[in-house]
Amino acid sequence: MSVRLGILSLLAEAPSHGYQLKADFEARTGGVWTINVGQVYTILDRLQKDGLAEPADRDADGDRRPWAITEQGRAVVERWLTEATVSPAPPRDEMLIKVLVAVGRAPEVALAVIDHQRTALFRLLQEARRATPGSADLAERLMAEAVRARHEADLAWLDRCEALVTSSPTPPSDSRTEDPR
Amino acid sequence: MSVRLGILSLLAEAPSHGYQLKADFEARTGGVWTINVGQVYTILDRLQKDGLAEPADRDADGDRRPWAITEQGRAVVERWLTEATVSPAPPRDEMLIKVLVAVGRAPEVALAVIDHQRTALFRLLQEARRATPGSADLAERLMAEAVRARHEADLAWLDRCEALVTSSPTPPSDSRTEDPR
DNA sequence: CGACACATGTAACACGTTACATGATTTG
DNA sequence: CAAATCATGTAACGTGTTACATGTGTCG
Repeated sequence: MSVRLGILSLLAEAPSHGYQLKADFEARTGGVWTINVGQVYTILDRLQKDGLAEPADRDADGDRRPWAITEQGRAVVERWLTEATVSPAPPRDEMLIKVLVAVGRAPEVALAVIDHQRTALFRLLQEARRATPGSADLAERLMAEAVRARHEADLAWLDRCEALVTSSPTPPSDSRTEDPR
Repeated sequence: MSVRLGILSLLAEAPSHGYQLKADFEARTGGVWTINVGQVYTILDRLQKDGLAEPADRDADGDRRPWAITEQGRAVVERWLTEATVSPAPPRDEMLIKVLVAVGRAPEVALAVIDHQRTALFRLLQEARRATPGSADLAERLMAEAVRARHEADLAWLDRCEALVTSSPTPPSDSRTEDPR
């Protein structure tokens, strides 16, 4: 859904065509979130089907196929940008799932998983800090900072997990914790 | 993918059946990430197809259909828990996409979007802090803290966005508005 | 010429969501 | 008895991924 709305939002700025929209989308996200070109064409078809975009006049173009946003589409973008993205349940996250599932096991397992995760995350964070020498364009910098901020938050959370798992009243072998075999 | 592995990981602890696995998965994630039961049955079928799970002996059960993990499945879980989840590109996030796309527009637009987002996030954070009175089980607490940590990180990032957008050399009407060709 | 960027599309597949259908058991 | 919970499944749909097919233009 987010890619679709991102594309539509770009169309709200100016008419464009598939290949260009892909490039623009990736530029806006600092080159971090690439998309398959094919998907853009699919999205454009669906946007048309939903009355949010339509083929635009192809002035003096080559083999490009320009698209424009419709009034309805403009309204959708307007709403999207105005209303904040806040779900009660945050998007599912693989790392959280992994750690939380592991925490349900024996403490040693949980602690090992937490430690692996933390080590890897820490390495990532170091790389992230080393990169972005203040250079680059706005999008790249913002994306880099977002990633950094999340990594730091996740690291702090992992520490917290470790603390709680270690100090918890050790629910040792209840119900289905002990694995047979 | 994460749900599938979460389910498989639960199966690695003990044989179980669809309905139970759904409940366990949700319990592990503090009740925050619910899944449709139907999906669990689909996942189980696919796991069997891939040789990671298999129907288990139905000892003295009613109409329940127990599943067990296979050796191969156990290896997969082992790998999943051991290798950290660290992708160079973090999962696509709607809020980030929205803000980054908006930042490509005129500063007023970007600032408005940032502000809406921040207000909403702040409210969420307050609720999150008010909840979890230290009570509840481990999973619930950890999940609540993860959510809180992410919200705080996102809020800090939004401030950073605002600062950079405000202080940036105002690329006022360029970007992709012109570029004919 | 050959490689690469530009440009558009299709097909197959995986994952997730919502909704629906069906039935047994438990409990107020 | 009626309602809720337990339990299993299917169908339709939306979104995203990978891979493939095809063709033009440019540049070394």
